[in-house]
Amino acid sequence: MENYEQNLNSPAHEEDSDVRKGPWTEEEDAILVNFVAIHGDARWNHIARSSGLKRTGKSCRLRWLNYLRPDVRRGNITLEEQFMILKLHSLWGNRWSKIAQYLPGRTDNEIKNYWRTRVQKQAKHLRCDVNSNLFKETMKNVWMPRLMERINAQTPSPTYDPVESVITDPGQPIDKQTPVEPGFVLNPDQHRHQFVQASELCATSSNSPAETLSDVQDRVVNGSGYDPAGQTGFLELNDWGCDDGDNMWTDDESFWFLQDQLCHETTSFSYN
DNA sequence: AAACGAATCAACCGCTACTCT
DNA sequence: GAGAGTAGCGGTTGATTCGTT
Repeated sequence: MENYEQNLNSPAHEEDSDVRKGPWTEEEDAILVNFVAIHGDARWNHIARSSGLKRTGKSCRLRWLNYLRPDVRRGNITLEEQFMILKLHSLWGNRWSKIAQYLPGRTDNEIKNYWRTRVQKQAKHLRCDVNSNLFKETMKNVWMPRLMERINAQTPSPTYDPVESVITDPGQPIDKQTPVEPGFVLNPDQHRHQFVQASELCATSSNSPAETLSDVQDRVVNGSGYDPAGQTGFLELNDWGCDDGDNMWTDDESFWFLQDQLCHETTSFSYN
C-alpha cells in the first residue's frame, strides 16, 4: 500500500507530492461521507481541498459515485440487469454511464467491468470480435432469449409478497465487509413492464429496417411512460447467490449456433 | 500448503464537454 | 469569443481474490 503513495504520476507540480493515490482507507471514507453530507456532492475540487483529504477532486468524486453513495448497489449482476446491459449495449455501445442510468444503483464502472470480464470473455472464448455481427447475432439469438427464459422462470407470482422486500435505508453507511443486502424499493409491475419493453425492442430492432435505431430507442425506452429518472428501482431478492456461469450460454449452444450461422451465411442482421 | 494463472474490480489517466467569468 | 476551471466519460492498469494443480 505504501508504494501507492510514492507512485505519483508527475512530479511537475509541487503540490502533487502530497496527493494520495490507491485504495481508500475507512478513515478517508468517513471523512468524505461526512463532508458530502454537509456540503453536498458537487464541487469536488473544493471538497478535496477543504476536507483535508489528500486526494484529487476526481478521486473523491469517483470514490463517492462508485462506492460511498448511499444508493449504490453491490453484489452480483442479476439476470434482469444482464439482459438490460446486453440490450442497451446493443443500442448504445460503450455508453456506460448512459446504460447505468437504466440500472438503478449500478455504476458505469461496474457495468463496464461486467462487460469486459464476462461478455468480452465469451467473445474471446468464441474467437470472434465482440463488435462483430456474428457475436451480436449469438447474443441476440442465444444468450438473450436464454436470459429471458430464466427471467420468466423466476418472475414473482401475482401474489408476490412485498413484505419480504428489504428496504435499504439510504442513511445507513455501507458496510464494506459484507455486501449490501439485495432489495430496496421493489416495484414488480414496473420491473416486468420494463423487460417486456426490452424484449419487444429485441424483436423490433432487427425486424424493422425502416425504423431508425433512435426511433426504436425513443419509442421503447422513453416513449411509453418509462422514466428512468423517476423509477424507484427493480432489485430482486435472493440474487446474491446468482451463479453467473449459468447465465452464459454453454459452449455447446454457442458452437451449434455459430455452426448454423456459418453454414447458412446469415448476413441479414444488422445493428447499424 | 504452496505456487501459479485467471478473474474481478477499484482506482487511475487522458480526454472532452460544459460552465463561468 | 477566449480561457480557465471543473465535471464527467470511457479506456486502462494493477492489486487482490479465487480456483486449480
